[in-house]
Amino acid sequence: MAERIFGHIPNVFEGDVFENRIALSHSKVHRPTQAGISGSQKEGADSIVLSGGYEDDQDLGDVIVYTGHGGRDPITKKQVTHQFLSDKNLALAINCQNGLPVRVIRGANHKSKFSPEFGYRYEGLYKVVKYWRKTGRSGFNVWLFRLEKITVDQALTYQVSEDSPIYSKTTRTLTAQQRLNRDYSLTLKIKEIYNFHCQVCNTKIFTNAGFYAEAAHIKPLGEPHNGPDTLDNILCLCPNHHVMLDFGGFTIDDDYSLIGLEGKLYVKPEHRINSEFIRYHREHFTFNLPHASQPSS
DNA sequence: ATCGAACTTAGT
DNA sequence: ACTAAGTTCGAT
Repeated sequence: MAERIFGHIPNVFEGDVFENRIALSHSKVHRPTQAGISGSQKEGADSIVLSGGYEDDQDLGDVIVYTGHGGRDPITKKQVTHQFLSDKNLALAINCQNGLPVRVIRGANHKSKFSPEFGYRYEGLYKVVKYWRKTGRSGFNVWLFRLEKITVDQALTYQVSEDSPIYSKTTRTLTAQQRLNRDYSLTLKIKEIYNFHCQVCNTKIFTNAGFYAEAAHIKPLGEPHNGPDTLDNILCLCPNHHVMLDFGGFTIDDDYSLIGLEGKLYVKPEHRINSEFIRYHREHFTFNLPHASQPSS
């Protein structure tokens, strides 16, 4: 099975039109030949198609309210049972909780002023900002997903700093896409190692899309820190302790004792942390080393 | 490996 | 409008 690609497909640009679903599939922009959502509940959704047929859809251009799949009679196409937050719907929820972009394609059968005259047109990247359940026009439950277009400026942040202006747009798109996929696989890996438990407080957060945790870089990515995007620089944290780490609310000693918090960072044997990175954090993100950063209680 | 679901498509 | 053929993916 081919690897799922998040973000732009190299050599495919916004506005590109494909004759039919087979051509769209072969382009890798949206691989399924019929299904509206491409994705898995484990990895998330990489692309969706708007092609009419779901009566609760709303298309405002840069904002789309997209209906999840399921519950339709295969013959009449009418909603005949409830939809559930599972399968492809769960995939879109995963995008929302992890900030993954989804490619959007509008088909000619999708009746809105934004749909193409014919064929299927690639409309660029959107983020899933919210999802919820409601009683649809049919009277059955449907899941809805609010999508907001990722602007060009935002998309540029996917690109790596070593990218030079002399690189072609295609090269930069490729680099950005590869980076996105690599980042995401590391994110999945660190959460898998700790089974979504925070390494500081052991909290495991439960949501309607399963468990939630954050991958936190010890030495930050990007200029001027340029920490590496590797497992030995990443922790699995709850949102609170992620924020505290990023803003120096606590730091970590060489023996993993916490400074500024009680206790010790839990580190699994198979997870090697580079002590250079926690030293960097101690030296750059606390206001008074080594033990004066405790908040008063 | 197999199977079912899917915002298809062409043909009648 | 209806139907059957057909493809691909994702889960079992």
